[in-house]
Amino acid sequence: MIVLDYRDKRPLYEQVCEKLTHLIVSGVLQPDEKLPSVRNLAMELSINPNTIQRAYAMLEQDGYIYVITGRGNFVAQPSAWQKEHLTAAEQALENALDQALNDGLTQAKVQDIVKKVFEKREGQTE
Amino acid sequence: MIVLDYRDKRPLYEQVCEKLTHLIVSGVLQPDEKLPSVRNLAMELSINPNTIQRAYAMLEQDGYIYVITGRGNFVAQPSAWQKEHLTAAEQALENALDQALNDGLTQAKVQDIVKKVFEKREGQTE
DNA sequence: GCAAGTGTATTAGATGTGTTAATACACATA
DNA sequence: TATGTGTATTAACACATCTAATACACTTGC
Repeated sequence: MIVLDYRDKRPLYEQVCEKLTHLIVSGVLQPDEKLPSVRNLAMELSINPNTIQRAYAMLEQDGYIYVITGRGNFVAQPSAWQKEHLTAAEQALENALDQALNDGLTQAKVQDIVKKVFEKREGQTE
Repeated sequence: MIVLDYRDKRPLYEQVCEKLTHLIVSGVLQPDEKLPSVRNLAMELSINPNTIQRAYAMLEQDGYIYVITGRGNFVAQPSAWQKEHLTAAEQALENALDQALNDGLTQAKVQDIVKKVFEKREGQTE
C-alpha cells in the first residue's frame, strides 16, 4: 500500500501523510473505506505506531479522514477536503511559478516546460 | 541587505544562502563584487559567524561565489553558475507542475494560473 | 614588523525535532 | 470477556541546527 523512501529527508510521518493523501485524492481509497489500523500499518512499514498516529492525526486535521474511536480511521467524503485540496495545490503552483520567474526563466521557457509536462501526461494515462 | 524570517521553518544558513543567491542572480550584486565578511554579516543579522560560514561554503560549492583567503568572498562570473542555476530552476518547475496535476488540477486550470502569474508580473517591473 | 581584517577549523554545549519503546486507558465488537 | 481499535504519556536516543569560544594562516595598510 505504501513504500517509504529513506533517502527522502522529510520526516516519516510526512511521507506517510503525503502518500495516503495521494491514494485518497486519486480515488484508490474510496470514501468511507477503512484505513489500516495504526498498529497494522506500523508493522507493515516497520516503524513505530506513534509515527503512524501522528500521520493520521494530520490527515484528520486536514479533513482527509475521520476517526471513530474503537473502530478505526476512514476516508472522508471528497466534499470535506476537495475544495481546500485544490486551492492548496493552486497556491503551491503559483508559488513555484513565481520562483521560476525569479530564478530567471523566461515566460517562453515556462510555457515550453508546461507543454512538455502536458505531453508527457498524454502518453501515459490518456 | 538581508532580512531573516524566523517564522520560516528552514535553517538559517539555507535562508542566507537563498537570499544571497537571489541578489547575485538578479544582478543586485555584480560579478567580482565583495560580499560582507563572515563576521560582519553575522553581526548584522545577529547570528553566529559559523552559520554565515556555512552559507558561504554552500554558495562557493554551487559556484555562485569564489573565495580568496585573507581577502574575502566575491561574486563569481555568471558563466560559473548561470547554466546550472537555470536547469535547476527548470527541474523545480517541472516537479511542481507534475505535483499540481497529481493533485487534480486540470490543464486548463494550470494554464489559468500561468496566465495569472504572468499578468501579475507585467504590472510590476515591466 | 605589526595590527587589523579576512577565511577557516575545531571543540563543546544547548536546543529542538523525529523516532522508538513501553505502557496504559477507553471504546467497539464479536 | 477477549480482542482490536484509537489515544495518551513518559522516557530515551539520534540527529541537525545553532551558539560560543578559540585558534591559526593569510592579506593589507600603516
